[in-house]
Amino acid sequence: MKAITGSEHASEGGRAHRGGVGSVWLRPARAGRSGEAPLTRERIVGAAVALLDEEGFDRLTMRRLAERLGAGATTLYWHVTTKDDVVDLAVDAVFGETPVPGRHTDRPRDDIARLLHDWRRAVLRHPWSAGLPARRRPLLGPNFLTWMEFLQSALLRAGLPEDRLNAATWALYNHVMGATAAQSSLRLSPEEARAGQAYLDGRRDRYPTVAAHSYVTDDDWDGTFAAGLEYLLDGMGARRGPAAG
Amino acid sequence: MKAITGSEHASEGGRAHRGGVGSVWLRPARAGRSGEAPLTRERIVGAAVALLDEEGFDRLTMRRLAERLGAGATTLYWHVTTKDDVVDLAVDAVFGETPVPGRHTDRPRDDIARLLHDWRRAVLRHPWSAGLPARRRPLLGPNFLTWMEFLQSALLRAGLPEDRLNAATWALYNHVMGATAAQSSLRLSPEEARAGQAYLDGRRDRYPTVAAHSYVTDDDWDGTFAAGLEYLLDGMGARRGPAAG
DNA sequence: CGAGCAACTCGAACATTGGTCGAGTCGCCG
DNA sequence: CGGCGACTCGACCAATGTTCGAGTTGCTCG
Repeated sequence: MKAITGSEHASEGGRAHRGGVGSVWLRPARAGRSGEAPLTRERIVGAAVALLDEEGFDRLTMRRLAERLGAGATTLYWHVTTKDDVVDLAVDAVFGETPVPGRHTDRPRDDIARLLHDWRRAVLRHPWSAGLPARRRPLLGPNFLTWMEFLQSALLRAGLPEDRLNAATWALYNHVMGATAAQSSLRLSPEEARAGQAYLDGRRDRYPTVAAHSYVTDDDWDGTFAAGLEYLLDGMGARRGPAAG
Repeated sequence: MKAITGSEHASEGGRAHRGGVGSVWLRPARAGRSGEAPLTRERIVGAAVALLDEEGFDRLTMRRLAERLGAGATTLYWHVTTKDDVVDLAVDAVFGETPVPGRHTDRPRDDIARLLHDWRRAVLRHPWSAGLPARRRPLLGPNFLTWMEFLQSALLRAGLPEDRLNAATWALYNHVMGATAAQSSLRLSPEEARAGQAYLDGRRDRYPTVAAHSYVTDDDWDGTFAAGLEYLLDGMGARRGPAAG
């Protein structure tokens, strides 16, 4: 439940560099003098999330971020090697907002469903975190890993064969991400929706099924998400109760 | 099977403008003089797809695109109002590469599975088209709609209740998009994979399940995709054969 | 107390981007 | 020939991610 933002790494000396393997998590954070440094990774991430929430992904700018922190833009590069680092950090912070239970119940399917519903809610509070341009690195942040550990162990408890674990994990992950990305990017104004549906109506002969089923106007995102999740869990044969025997 | 790229709209007069509802498909293409104009929407899309394929999404630049067409950068804005237009057009072209059968068989589930496998292959040929930053407009291109029409009618034939059609459509769409986006963005080098797994191994006490199941090193994307698709279709109870009676 | 050094900050600058402005050119139709 | 609509484009703008190198700050050791 509590966001883990820091890291316990030792200092490195010298400016943060882009070299080596790359992912933020594989590199140390800055050491910190004895007193709190005016700028820290924590503060940067916090400001980044706030900025992203308030203004959206493409208004996240190193300069704007720095300004918000009362710092020069260049200063950020001491604590972070790249704008991508900031985004990685921010994404992990969203996972940090997802409540991950400390222990499993004896109804693994419910555990999974609850985890994913809660995660979805967190993502919807930070819509930029879905629909990000594809990232070249695997998620490795502490909050993500905590989340993932719970999900995967619940899947195994639900009876999923081990050799399907990755497939099931990806399917669920993609469902949540895709559904929330669609929901938060496709907020059409009434006119836009009307125009889109009119366009389809004008082509009803070519696309009768599509035109007849409110592809553009439907906005029952909760229902869409829940139904898809049921499909997946049903398809996986996720056990509803404790294992017999 | 054949890509529809053009449009049959009439001219509009004056420069293409950003105003109104916005989606490229709701606006006319340029008229064309009697002889083929040196630059056309078709040629632009073709060049854009080639550029995207060869250099990736963030090397798509209006200037680079224009250069490839032997034109000035500004000229593009006569045929297209925005870079986003180009991307919308390019995405629809990918759908145009997906073979969409002219008619259904009596095994709707197979129809669906084949369509999605074929679409996935097309997307993998154009990896940029998954993992695009979230687009603010619904897909409305002719190739997409053709694809969608087949998918949705197949779903109904498979026995899906009408009020689940959108949910099922989104779930399948998101699965393909998510799976291919993950696959094509997470092409880790051997060292990167090793470093990632080492990182996890070092935290085996905190994340035992994750560390034990090759989250970063697994690369059976075909299997992952196929399994997820089976989950979804099973969960939907998609009919394998013709409707009885 | 003071020298030295690591930790940190930052302004100026660079190349690159998406997009606009307004002045052109081209070729058909009268 | 004249005009007009279709099209092209060079110059320009504000903005971006990132680098360079020169500062400043404050702990640590003599």
